[in-house]
Amino acid sequence: MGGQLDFGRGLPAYRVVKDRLIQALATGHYPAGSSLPAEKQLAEEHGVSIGTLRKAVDSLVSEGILIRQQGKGTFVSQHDNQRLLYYYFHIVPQGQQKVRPTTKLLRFQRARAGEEAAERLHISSSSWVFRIRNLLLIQAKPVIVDEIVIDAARFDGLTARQFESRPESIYQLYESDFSQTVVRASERLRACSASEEHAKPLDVEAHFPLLQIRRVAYGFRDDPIEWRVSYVNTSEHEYFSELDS
Amino acid sequence: MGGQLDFGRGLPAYRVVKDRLIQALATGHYPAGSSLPAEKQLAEEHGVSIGTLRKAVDSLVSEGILIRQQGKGTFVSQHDNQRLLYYYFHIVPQGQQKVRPTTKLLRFQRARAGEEAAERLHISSSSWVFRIRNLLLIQAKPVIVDEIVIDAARFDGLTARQFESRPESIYQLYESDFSQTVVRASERLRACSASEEHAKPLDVEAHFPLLQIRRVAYGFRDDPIEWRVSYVNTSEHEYFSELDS
DNA sequence: TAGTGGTCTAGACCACACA
DNA sequence: GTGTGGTCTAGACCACTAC
Repeated sequence: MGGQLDFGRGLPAYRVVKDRLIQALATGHYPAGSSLPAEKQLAEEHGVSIGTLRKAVDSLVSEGILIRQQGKGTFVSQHDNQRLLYYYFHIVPQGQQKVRPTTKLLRFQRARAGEEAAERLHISSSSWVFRIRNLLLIQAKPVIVDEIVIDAARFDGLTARQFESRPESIYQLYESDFSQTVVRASERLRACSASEEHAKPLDVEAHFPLLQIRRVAYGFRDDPIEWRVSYVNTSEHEYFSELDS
Repeated sequence: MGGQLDFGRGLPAYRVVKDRLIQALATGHYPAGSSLPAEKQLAEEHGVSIGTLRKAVDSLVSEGILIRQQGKGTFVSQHDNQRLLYYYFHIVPQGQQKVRPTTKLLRFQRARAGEEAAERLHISSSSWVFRIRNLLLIQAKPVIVDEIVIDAARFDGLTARQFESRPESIYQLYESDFSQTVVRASERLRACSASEEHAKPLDVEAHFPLLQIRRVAYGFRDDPIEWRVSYVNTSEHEYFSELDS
């Protein structure tokens, strides 16, 4: 067939195929880490040519959702440490490369969302959430305090113990234990004065200038998964950002 | 022909074509704003099929170097205001969209590079540079002080008057008057205390927490074009960052 | 050797811009 | 209508992986 539109509302075929693949990913049809069928077979399944199928997969690969390995197959991207460190952790030692941080749980509580978190997470302000305070140390120095808020309904049954004994990273925990896969995030940064509450764990004086990062992390369907406010001591570390394209 | 390798050292054809296009762009063969030949013709010129040619162009489009317009042609990206605002200006009013800033030149001088600028710009520390201090106002409020350093050899003959009477943006000036096209940048952010020097133009008290942004801007060939340190009052504005892919 | 993704072709038709 | 980019096909062969 030539230019068939049996598909959707005028969408090109590769877009339709891409949306179907996202659908399959979001519903757990292809779990994180699993491999997709071969491209030839996928093309047949969706009734498109291999070139068109590849265009759909190309797009998901460029978004970091799928990973192709020549000779082996196409895999659903996992939140392995390398990947996480690369995409979602932008704090580096002054002029150096990235280093993996260690963490210490400072607080874990179940509470009402409140105004700001509710807005960010698209839930009502009276919804239950988990509020987690986490200290990150880089090369044994306290550098970041994270204030994390997640919807209790999405992370039903999460406990402090489970949180502390997570494999490595928090997003890995979200994925492996709750099927919540973070695929993108948006951050807003400001400079602020350290409050007593944050100065202490960071081992700085009150009113010391800190970098504040307010992040929303989103899933496959652009649904907000996590709201996080980080306070960073940037005296020996910095936030690194590439402005491409 | 099938899998011809008359091209380069084992590089795929679309990569070879892409490199040739970059070469042509860097040497001014296709000036900023001009249109490229039609894809069919380009494909013939480079001896590849239209699909392969498109793959090369796709890549340059995704990097923001070329812009396609269906029915009209493919154009060399200009540093028009929209584009600049979008890619290289990440300061937004609290929770709002981007707004175009106005500027005021505070200082313009010719000086020696010094250690840090020399390292960033890949020149010797005794090289001549222009040091420019620029104030940016958003909705009439002073928000950013930029300290800009550029290699005097690259921007031979630049004058304060020329700088002040630039079309709109600084990168547009670089491009139109000196054929220096910025295609990407990397930034490092920290929180700091306002010095007297920066507190005054920003209309804040000394030691007020400011966001410091240290940026290197690069050209087609990954050559550093500009070194810039910005100081931002983030009490009513913030730095916005998308973590995709 | 068999199976996977990576590259490439030589067309075709569609959607859009402009005269 | 002519010319442009946008999409799509139905194969082919190459490079890599694993057995």
